[in-house]
Formats: sequence, structure tokens, C-alpha cells
Amino acid sequence: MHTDILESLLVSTHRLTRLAAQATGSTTPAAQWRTLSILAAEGPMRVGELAAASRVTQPGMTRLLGTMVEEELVTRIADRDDSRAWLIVVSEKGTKALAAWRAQLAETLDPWFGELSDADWATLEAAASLLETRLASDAAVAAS
Amino acid sequence: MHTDILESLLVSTHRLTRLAAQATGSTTPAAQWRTLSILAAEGPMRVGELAAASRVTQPGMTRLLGTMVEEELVTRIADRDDSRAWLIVVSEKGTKALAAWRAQLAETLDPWFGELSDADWATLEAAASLLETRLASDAAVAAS
DNA sequence: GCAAGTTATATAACTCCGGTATATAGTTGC
DNA sequence: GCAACTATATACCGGAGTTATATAACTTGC
Repeated sequence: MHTDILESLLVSTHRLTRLAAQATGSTTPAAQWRTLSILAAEGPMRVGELAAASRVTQPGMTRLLGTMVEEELVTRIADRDDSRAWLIVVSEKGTKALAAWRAQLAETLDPWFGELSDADWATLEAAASLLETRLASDAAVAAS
Repeated sequence: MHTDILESLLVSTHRLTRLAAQATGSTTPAAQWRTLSILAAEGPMRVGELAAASRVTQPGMTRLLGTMVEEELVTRIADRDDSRAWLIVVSEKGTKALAAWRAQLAETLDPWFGELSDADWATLEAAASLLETRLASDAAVAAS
């Protein structure tokens, strides 16, 4: 285990997160676009699934969704098969907000990342995809 | 700008951070070991420098340091040249706590990362070093 | 077909970590 | 030695996570 590499990644991406937070201004809390990003990538899912995907607890996700529903970024749709559950879907407003956030992110991070070479981007992409695979909700269970 | 790659990195490392938080238990808040990690890597520095390195505001760092000094993880040393300033150094207890946290991190993340190939680790290392360079306190200023 | 157990979401009370605005103390320039 | 600047600290606030528990609906066994 190369803990030092993971540690460096954790520290660096903390900085990246802070930087991104400043990019979007105070109007777009980090947890919201993270959730939107997951929903946009993986499609509608239940509260519990979303919590697992984001690796937060279910009550934490419920609370976050409360504010996101209020702001009409996502919609709760009743699950036909199980009336205890909800399907969370990104609303049109949510889609637009995510697009706007992405644009702002690109613009703000340009001074730091605008001049990367293709090889550098390839490295980042490989690392991102590697992490994504490893950190998928049930990767650890599947491996055992 | 490949915003999608950065976005994927942000989402993935959020998951990684959560995972790491669960690894260390509630006894070691994330911001504390991040700060210890920076101090250990770059040596003693002032409050303001540390805040810039961690990309948080100075009051935020001051408050964090308050609890870390209480817990004797770091020590404030008067700066001879400027009596307004303090040099923050990692204490012996802080060094041990960081080592313990690293060990626990390695152990807990093993189900997810224990079986990575050397090539995978090389990719992660390259990405980590790339981010570290780009996100150093004054990288953007230096580039312009 | 209903009681018991399980599961999905919600609520409550709490902590930590970040922010802005401002105060205080020390340094520097003239 | 006073004005302007700078380094840290204080006060107050919001966001985002936690655990423990409640509520409602589904499932299972008999």
C-alpha cells in the first residue's frame, strides 16, 4: 500500500475542492453539485442508493435532498414498486445549474489547468477512471 | 479544459475522503491530519502561510490550530523577526498521531486499493504529483 | 390474513469545518 | 511618532456530515 500517494491525492484534491468552491461562489454548495453530478452520470436512483454512491449516510443525503428539492434542482418521484421509496431525478433546472457550474469551473480553473499537455490530461483521466472504478459503491465487497 | 475529468476527480476524491474519515474513526477530524500532513511535508510555517497552503482562510486556520494546540498536536513558537507572527511546528505527539493515522488509512483502504498493479500506482503517483505542482500556493500567479 | 421482523425514508440533536467581518497588536515608512 | 499596513485572533453564521430514533410500508411465517 502506497499510503503516501493516496495521502498526497487527498491533500491535493482538498485544495482543488476549495478552489472549485471559490469558483462557483457561495451560491452553489459543493455537496449539491456533487450529487447532481452523480445523478446526471448514473441516472435516477433512490435516496439510499444515492447516499451509498456519494458515501454519506442516508440521513445526510435526505437532508441535502430537502434543500435541493426546495430549490427545484431535483424532483422526488414515487416508486411504483415500493411506496416507501422515492426516485430522485434531476430536474431541468438542475441540469442547467450543473451545466452552468461546469462552465464556471472550467473558467475559474483555467489559470491552474489551462496549459496542461495532452499527456498530463491523459494521466489525470487514467487516475480519475481508476479511482471511479475502485470507489464504486460495492467495489470492496465485489473484490472479496 | 477537460472539466469532466476534474469533475470526476472531485467526485471520486470526495468518496475517498469519506472513506478515509470512516477509517480513522471520529477521533481524528479530516482537517487536522490534512494540516499535519502539510506541515510534515513542508516544515514549520506561519499561520497565514499554512492557510494559503491548505487553501482556507486565515481565520479558518487559526481556529483549527486552536484545537490542534489544545490537543498538543502542534506547537506555536514565537517568530523572532516579527512578534505578531507564530511559527507552527508539529509536536512529537503530532508526528505519532500522523503515523498512526497513516497506518490506519493503509489498513482500512486495503480492500479497495490493496490489489492495484504497479502501473496503477504509477498512474496515481503521476496524477498526485501533477496536482500537487499545479495547486501549490502560488502556481497560478507564477504561471501568469 | 395478521403479527413480527425488516427495510426505506424522515426527524432530531450534535459536531466539525468552512466562511465574512472586524478587532487587536506589531511593524514599517516617512 | 504617527499613518498605513500586516499577522493573528475573535465573533458569529451556514453547510454538511454524524448517530440514534421514529414512522411507514413491505415481507414472511404460520
